[in-house]
Amino acid sequence: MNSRWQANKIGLINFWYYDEQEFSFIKGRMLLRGSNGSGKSVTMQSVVPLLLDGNMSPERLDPFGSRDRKMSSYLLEEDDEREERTGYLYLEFKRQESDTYLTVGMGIRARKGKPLDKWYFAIKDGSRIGKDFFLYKETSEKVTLSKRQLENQLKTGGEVFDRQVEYMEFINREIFGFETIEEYKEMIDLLIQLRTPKLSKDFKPSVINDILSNSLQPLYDEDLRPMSEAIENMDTMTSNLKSREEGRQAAGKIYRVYDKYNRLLLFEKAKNLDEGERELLTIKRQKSEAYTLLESCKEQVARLESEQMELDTKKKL
DNA sequence: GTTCCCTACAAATGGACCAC
DNA sequence: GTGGTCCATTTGTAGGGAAC
Repeated sequence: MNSRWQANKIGLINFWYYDEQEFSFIKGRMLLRGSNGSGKSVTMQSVVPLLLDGNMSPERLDPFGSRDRKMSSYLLEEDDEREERTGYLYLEFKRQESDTYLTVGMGIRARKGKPLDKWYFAIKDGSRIGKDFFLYKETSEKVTLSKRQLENQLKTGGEVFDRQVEYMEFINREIFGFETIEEYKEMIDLLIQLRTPKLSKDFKPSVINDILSNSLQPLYDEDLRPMSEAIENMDTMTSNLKSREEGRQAAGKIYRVYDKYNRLLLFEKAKNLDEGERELLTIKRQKSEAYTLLESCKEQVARLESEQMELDTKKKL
């Protein structure tokens, strides 16, 4: 059985202030340290959810949930001299107990005055970005791959998605395995809620209630029915168990009385048996003595008959 | 506090255009 | 003719503000 996937590293190419940067996870975890405003939240808290579902909505990109900053502004600033810029974000997963890798990510092309162009990809053959797969061509300078170049580069070793929903479904299917895409979205929403900076500032039960209400799946009657039926079954089982316990205790009392009675009967029968055996021994002994006496009498009778015959013979003479 | 409306943006779709 | 690119339009979503 395959072990679980863990985030192994995250990469940014030509994105925001980064030309090419990788951040490694250790056993699926990463610690970022830096002063306020140094970009920790933007780098990780915004990029990680983005890579999990590909949703580039401005409120999703801002750790504070505002819509002040669009995805395009992470590639081209307002006063940027460049006319266009193509960047890549990727997230590499690794199985816990083997060197099996899966990388997902997205390419983003921003052009001045034009809508954002984006595409999504997955590397399924185990190739690793930065080791045996590269998202740029290196001539005199590093030039990031266009969508077409990426498709040609991936060939059969991966997949390129045009639609965000296809990318999200792929990650859910390959990495998380939620039964429905809605459940996967709810998990992402919960992640977004929990990533909120300074969450602990107003850490009140009402705030927690709001967060959970907004992020967790609502329960409908159909969801609750099996649970209520299970509770009813538990009540019935408890009642049955109680009555059976009472029956067991009553049977125990009867058993103890009968056991005492049976022991008494057994004692008397054993006593009778013992006396009978003694009497039998006495009778056997008396019988033996009688046989001995009988044999003695028979010998005496035989001897007297012999003497009588001798006397009868002498008398005739 | 709730509801409604407006605005902004992303996603999706389809048509026009162009190169091969 | 086919495939790729660009662009316009529609739809959906979420935030913000006004009215109640």
